[in-house]
Amino acid sequence: MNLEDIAKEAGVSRSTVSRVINNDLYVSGKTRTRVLEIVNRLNFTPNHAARTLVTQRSGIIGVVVPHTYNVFFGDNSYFPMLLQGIAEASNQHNQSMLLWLAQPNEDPKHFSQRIVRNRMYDGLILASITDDDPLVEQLQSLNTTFVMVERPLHADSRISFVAIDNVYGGRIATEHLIQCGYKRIAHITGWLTIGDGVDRLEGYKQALRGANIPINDSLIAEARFNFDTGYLAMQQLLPHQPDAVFIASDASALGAIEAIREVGLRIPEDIGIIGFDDIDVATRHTPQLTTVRQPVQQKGAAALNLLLELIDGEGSSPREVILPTQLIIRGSCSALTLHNPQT
Amino acid sequence: MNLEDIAKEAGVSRSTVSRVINNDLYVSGKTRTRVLEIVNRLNFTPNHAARTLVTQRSGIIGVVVPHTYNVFFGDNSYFPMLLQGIAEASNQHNQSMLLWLAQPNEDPKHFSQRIVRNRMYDGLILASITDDDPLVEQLQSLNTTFVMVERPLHADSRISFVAIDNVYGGRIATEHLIQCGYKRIAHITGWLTIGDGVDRLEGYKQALRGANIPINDSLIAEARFNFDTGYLAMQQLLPHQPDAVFIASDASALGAIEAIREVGLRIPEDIGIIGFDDIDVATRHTPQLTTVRQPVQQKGAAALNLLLELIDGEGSSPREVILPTQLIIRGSCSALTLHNPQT
DNA sequence: TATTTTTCTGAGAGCGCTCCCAAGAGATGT
DNA sequence: ACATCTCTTGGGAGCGCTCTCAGAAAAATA
Repeated sequence: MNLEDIAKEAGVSRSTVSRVINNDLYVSGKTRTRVLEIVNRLNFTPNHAARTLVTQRSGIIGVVVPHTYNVFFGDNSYFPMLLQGIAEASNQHNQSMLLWLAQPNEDPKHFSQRIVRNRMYDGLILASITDDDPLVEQLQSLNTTFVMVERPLHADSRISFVAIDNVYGGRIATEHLIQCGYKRIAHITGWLTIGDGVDRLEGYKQALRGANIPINDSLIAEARFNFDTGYLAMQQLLPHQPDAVFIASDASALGAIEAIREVGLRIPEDIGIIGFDDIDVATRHTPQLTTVRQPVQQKGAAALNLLLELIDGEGSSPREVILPTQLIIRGSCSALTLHNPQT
Repeated sequence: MNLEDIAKEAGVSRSTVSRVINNDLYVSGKTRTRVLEIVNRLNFTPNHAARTLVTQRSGIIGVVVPHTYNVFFGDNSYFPMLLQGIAEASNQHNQSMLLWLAQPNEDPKHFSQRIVRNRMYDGLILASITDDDPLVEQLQSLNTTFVMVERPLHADSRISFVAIDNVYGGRIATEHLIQCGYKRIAHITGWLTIGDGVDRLEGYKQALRGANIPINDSLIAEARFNFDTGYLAMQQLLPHQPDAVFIASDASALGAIEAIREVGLRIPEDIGIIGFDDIDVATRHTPQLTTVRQPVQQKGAAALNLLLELIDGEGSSPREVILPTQLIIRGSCSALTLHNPQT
């Protein structure tokens, strides 16, 4: 069933049916209702491929998730929430969402080839892509429209992105620990090839400097936003006897908590913990996790909106969208107890 | 850049370039290599819309996830894993994956309209769709090819699906509890509008009957595969003093464990627990969760493969694929202790 | 060499849509 | 009455590809 069939049925031309469907002005009231009636009765939907072919717009946006193994599974609900945010916005704008998940151990070159070859999208959203990923460069050379979720590490002014103020988030988290009276404040980082990780570390350092506390490298351990690396990082920190830890993601925080429990220390009495993200599980632990909340769904939605703006307004210059974070105080660190009574 | 451009460059016709690209026989060796060289050099990719228009195949398969709020977020990694499985298989078959996530509180009719209207897919995979969802009927009346992940509740022999043997899974779980010596074995169900939930309950009942244990309705509480409902269901069960619970999903099991801890009972000494799914977090609790493992990723891959078969072989009849489950014994139930010493 | 078979290539139609252009139908003004 | 404007409609071209058909070239057979 195509435009021609509807046209025949309504006794008008193909062009007129097309006008009705696309809400063109200049269709008389009665033709419009007559055509519309037939379209609805026959349940007609215009052929997507044909329309795409002539308009050069597919209404498809692609979402690229490069490190599924680390971040998509298990302990981390960040990506599902991001997807939900993107899905909601694309629904509002009548866009469809094409999803690429990297395969475990897939070569980044191969992965980016798959995406670049596809070309059925009008634009792409790149989620948490590492700095050395070949995809970004390829997309730029092909003039493909894309936005990143997270700040690109090598500040490239041509790249549009949406992010949160990670430096600020890291700072308020650490400052809160300082205000609580903790003295030996450690940090478990995020993935340091991603802006989020680098910036939260920077925030941690700024807070310490602001309070004239020397930065102690043995109190900084690297992780990668997930449970296992958080667990290992905490084991690495424990011999240096921190009395508090700011951890760059809740998932890692859960891993760290596990490590702390195993050596029999109490939270928050012996060690205070602040996470980052405010994922669901954060409230399910006893004590509940104090954390920095970031608006993940809004981040997804903002990314989509930004992308559509770029697609529509051809010449528009690159843009940055920064969303706010918020400290959520729960039970995993505490000002009530006086820590380390003897200075 | 299109076929014609490549053709001009290579001094051949559009048709010949098309043949080369589609790996047609009947192209001489030298023309083939010459064309291929140019295609690669210019980085040419054929226009997807044009190709779709004539072949009537888009190479897009749609994945429908109707209850995101309950199952996609937070405590449940089932869907991310399913997606990963589908993504892997579609990658192998050069298919793209279009994703629909229902919006929180979205009317099912509206949701199914969105999907039905879209039509840019060759077929659909429906994940955990409830029985009363209007989508199934609409798709059937439109002759859209689709497969379900999970057994459809109202056995409709026209529907193809991939599932696991949930009855068997529920039975072996319950039988294990019986063998461990537990006497008052309760069950927290899954969502009972989904085949998985109904069948696991049936497996539980079969095991009890097989052991001549009367089925006690006050030892059965309903949940919906997630943490919160598991928690509530357990609170409902506790007054009836079960000494073991088979729970239809690990996510619910974690909720149940929380409820058990709150009243100060020990696992597995006071209450034995068996979950279902074997999600990542199952190993992160102390004690680790004994559970029934289901091959979620393979399920996704199987669904995609089945779907492609149906799309290709027009006349082929509906098919069912059943994947195996496996009891994973860990620490949350135990045969070592003798439970309820006095019969 | 003549004839059949096989391999290779190009031309043309058509997939279903949008968009431009031209022209008819009314309405309005001179 | 005619010219001029706006509203409304239809026709044609073309988006970039595939696929069938027919014919040319090469290879195999008689």
